[in-house]
Amino acid sequence: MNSHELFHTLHQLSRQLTNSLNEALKPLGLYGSQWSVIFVLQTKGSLTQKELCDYLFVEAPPMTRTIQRLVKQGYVRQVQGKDKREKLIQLTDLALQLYPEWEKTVFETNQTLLKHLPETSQEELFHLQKSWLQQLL
Amino acid sequence: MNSHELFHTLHQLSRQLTNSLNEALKPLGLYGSQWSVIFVLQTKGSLTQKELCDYLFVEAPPMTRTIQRLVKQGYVRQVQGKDKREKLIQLTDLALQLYPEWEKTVFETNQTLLKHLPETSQEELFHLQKSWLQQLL
DNA sequence: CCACTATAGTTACCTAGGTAACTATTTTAT
DNA sequence: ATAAAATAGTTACCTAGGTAACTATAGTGG
Repeated sequence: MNSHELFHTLHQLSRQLTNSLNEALKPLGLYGSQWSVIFVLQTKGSLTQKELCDYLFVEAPPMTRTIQRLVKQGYVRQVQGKDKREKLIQLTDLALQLYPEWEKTVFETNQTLLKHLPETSQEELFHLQKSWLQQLL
Repeated sequence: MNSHELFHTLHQLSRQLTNSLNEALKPLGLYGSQWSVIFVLQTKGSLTQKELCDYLFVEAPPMTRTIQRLVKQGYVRQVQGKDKREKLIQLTDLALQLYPEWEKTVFETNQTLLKHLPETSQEELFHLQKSWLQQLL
């Protein structure tokens, strides 16, 4: 193996998975980046945009864009914090109501994508990726 | 582990690696997508745009864009094929002359990124990614 | 207190990659 | 032989994510 192949394969894999997720979310009117924000908000509760950026390792400008789309769709609210620079982002009742269906769709898509990868391989892959990523950050 | 984490980690990893590569290529005036095309052309020789797309699993429109930038920089030539719909893409002498430096930069960047990941882990990771990817395609 | 610096978020603009719609050729079927 | 279908590439436009430059607020040192 040479390093080119390793990087190339990882890149391909990431793209294929992203495309599959977006395809699955399309009928729900959501994009992958929106889902990632919704998922974090649902599991961690209200967060500021900065906290969302830090958690998802995304720069502020794309986060602004994603959140503005979510606001427009009525899935998220921006509330000014005590620190007036901050905006607290929280899911709306509409989003909480639709969440179970979204979660189900994403989960089933993930399961389909993982179908032919044995569970031990999934664990191994996750472990390797995570330790590599942590070394890079 | 849940599937969300696996997908999330892979996505992050892919982004970090892409960003590092782009940063390393910046002083050379190249982008990652351009490098991937140059690398394929150098190892496989002249290819049509379609063949490049198939090999890199990229759709035709982004390939057109990347190639047009490479043409503008003088690193690549488009030659009409016997089938007049096709365009054969080939590296110019300028590109062949600069290639060793580009290759060295990319290789060293890759090595730095892989520095703390043991070689057995690299092999394992590559194997897992490749078999998963092949199941998906 | 006030000037300076740091931080949160936005805007503008860049590359990467996707789909849809189009043009120009080539192949196929009648 | 020609009409219809398939294919290669381009154009326009979408999301994802990056940097640089900006605004507005919050802290800090003199």
